[in-house]
Amino acid sequence: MFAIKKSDETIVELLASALRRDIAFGALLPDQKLKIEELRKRYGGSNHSMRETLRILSTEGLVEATAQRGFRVTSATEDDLRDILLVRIEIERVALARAIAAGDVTWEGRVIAAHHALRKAEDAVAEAPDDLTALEWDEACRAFSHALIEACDSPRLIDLHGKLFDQSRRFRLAQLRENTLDWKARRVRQQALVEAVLAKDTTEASSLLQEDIQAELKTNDP
Amino acid sequence: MFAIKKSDETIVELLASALRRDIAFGALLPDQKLKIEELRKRYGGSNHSMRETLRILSTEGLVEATAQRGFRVTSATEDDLRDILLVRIEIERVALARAIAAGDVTWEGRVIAAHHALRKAEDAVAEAPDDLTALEWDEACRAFSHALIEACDSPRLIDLHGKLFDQSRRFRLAQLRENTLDWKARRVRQQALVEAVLAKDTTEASSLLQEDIQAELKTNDP
DNA sequence: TTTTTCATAAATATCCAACATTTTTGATCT
DNA sequence: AGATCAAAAATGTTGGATATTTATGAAAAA
Repeated sequence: MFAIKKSDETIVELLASALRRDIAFGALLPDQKLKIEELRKRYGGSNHSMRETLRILSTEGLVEATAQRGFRVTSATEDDLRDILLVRIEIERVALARAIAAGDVTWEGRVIAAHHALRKAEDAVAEAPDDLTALEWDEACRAFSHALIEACDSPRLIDLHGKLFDQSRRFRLAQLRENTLDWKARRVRQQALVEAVLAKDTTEASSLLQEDIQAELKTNDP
Repeated sequence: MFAIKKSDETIVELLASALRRDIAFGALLPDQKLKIEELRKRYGGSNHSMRETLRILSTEGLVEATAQRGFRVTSATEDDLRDILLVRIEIERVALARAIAAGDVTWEGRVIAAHHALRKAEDAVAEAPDDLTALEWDEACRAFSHALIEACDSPRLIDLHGKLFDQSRRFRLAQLRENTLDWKARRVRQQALVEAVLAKDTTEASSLLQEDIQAELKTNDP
């Protein structure tokens, strides 16, 4: 419409990014009806581009499509989070085990680098949790998590990991806003995880990984 | 256009079914370029409907989309099959373990029923492997596999299972055409699997399940 | 002959405007 | 209050048109 199309990104991809962001931050709420016309007014694009965008987001599990009844933001109950994390744990455990078995020294380097970046990002967000730093923090989490498993030699495991991670983003950012994260514990855990990975201690790494993922659930402690 | 729209299926869904079928049977070959215009001539629908259909199929992993370069049928090398089966094994094992733990007697009933239907379907296809029976056989496999895990109480595991199963369909049907299936072994294995499930013997069931999935790989024995 | 360059053709991505169909809404009647 | 049904809204679909990008193939250069 009026936005300058830089690089080779397609309109639909731009729309998808915008919607993803707004879903992650809760500007578009869970279960909210997504009417094509309204979205067009807000984000631009033609009706088809918008429909296609919504199809893509439904691929990613952020939006749900019902025949003849349009689209809505995927609901986000605690059960949903539990389910996502359950699958994440299984996928990431398998992938991590394979990565440890197959990964070479350059992979180890990428893990260390991602861990380093994550620590910086956690420091930054713990101090000033504005939206931008929050996004950068989440991106660092994603990069670290991705680095851990990227040597697993299974495109589908990697792809799944990414999708599941993105699905849990909303919850993670909410947790950040509510300030229920234990930064100290995270740091210790992640440090131990990296050490276990470098020591090729699969069982230890696996259980630390599970702990780290499970920690995303403890939003309300009694 | 001229096709009668029965029930509440949407055009895009009809197109998607047709394309799914043709991909499964190899009428649309792996890596084949999918040009919108050509597809429209063959299947009908407008350019937008066709694009949306292709987006949906790319959701399901049957088609791949590349920005500015359109769509093509997902490639189907032996590595792809291996990768799909690897993930299937992990997902189904977890789901089956959970189903055994959580399933009640009505679930057991559904497993037995699905197993019974599968046996019939295997008999039928072993005798007369035409396209229709082949599809019915595959559908019975899917129903059986689905029944085994449906009590796992995780919508995402169930959803993933379905997608992965559909992705491996092409390979399964090819295996059927090439007649490299060991019907006897399948029957014994499936029988044992059901018995293990009913006996709530998770480890035994798990390893039989793995075997059964792995068997989809043995296309060319040396 | 091989490679490069460039115009041309093909295909993708997008938009607008309209129409058919389905779902939702709201007013009316019992 | 509950059922009925017409009007309004939203979805799904289409045709045609137009940028923009990618692929193609022929002429020019090395």
